[in-house]
Amino acid sequence: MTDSEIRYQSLLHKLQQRGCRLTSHRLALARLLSISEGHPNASQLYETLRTQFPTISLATIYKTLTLLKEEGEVLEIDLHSDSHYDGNKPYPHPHLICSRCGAILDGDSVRSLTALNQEIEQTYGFHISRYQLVFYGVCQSCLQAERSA
Amino acid sequence: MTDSEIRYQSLLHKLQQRGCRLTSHRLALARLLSISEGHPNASQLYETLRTQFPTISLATIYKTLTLLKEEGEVLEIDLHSDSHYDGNKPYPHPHLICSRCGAILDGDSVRSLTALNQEIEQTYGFHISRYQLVFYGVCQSCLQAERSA
DNA sequence: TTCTTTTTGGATAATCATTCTCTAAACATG
DNA sequence: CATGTTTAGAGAATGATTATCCAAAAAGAA
Repeated sequence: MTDSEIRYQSLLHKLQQRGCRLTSHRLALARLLSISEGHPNASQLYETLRTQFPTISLATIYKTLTLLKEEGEVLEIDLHSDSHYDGNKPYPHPHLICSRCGAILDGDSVRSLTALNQEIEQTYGFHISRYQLVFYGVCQSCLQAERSA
Repeated sequence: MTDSEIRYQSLLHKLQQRGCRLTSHRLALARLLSISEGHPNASQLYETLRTQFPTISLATIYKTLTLLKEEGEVLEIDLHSDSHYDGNKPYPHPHLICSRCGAILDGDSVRSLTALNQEIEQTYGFHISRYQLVFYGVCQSCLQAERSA
């Protein structure tokens, strides 16, 4: 079973557990989220699904995304009035946004994040429950393209 | 000269340098930003100023905030469709948001942040230009109030 | 199966923060 | 003082997101 297949089953399971109806629209959205490599926003998901399901509405996208968020199966990345969604890594992790190409890259696998969390908890007596870390700059491939140009 | 006085002069200087007119509305906003301990949003700034300047409009607040942002004198904290502004520490720094009392606390003075930035640059070959780090949880005073209750 | 009851999905309408536009006022210059 | 030019600011517009409400689907009774 592929990773995306595992994610898909996990999304379906949570929706089922919650007693939600598994309509074709919801199945298609869950599938799309689980295979998406990037971090689509609601409009992008809508436009993609609309080719196959012309009657689907944006509200359905938002409602299902909210359900999946509440179940902890989707992470919302809250950017300036344009939320993007991660259905593959639904836990908090840093994101790197390239100002050149617009890519949203995952920044998990940075070990020093643990130290930062600990220092904040100790220094400020603050109990962290979740976080959103966004770094803006230029990604590796854009830097390389620049150098070779 | 107090810290807030220094900040006020700095805001005025940048507006002047840019060739902006120093209207009473703008002066009042610059003053308010420089003395604000917390992190007000546009509406809060508007409501505060409206008592003294009944004719001021929200658009003026937004426009002047944009000017000051561009001059690097104000930092925008981009939360879920509700931006807050910091006129005292206009450089990127972590913020701690308390889910209980809603306070937005400054998380500057964490040393391990440098290590995190370096690790991201090295691990992903990503050139960071700015960042927004927001930690959600419970602040020290709310934790203490909870314990003593 | 068929009718009734109840819940849930989804299309449209509404909302709200933010931005755009356009008029009028302020400043500089002759 | 008059004239031209720039900019402030009020109200209209925008666009992402959310709320409402109708219809369709499931469940249960006969």
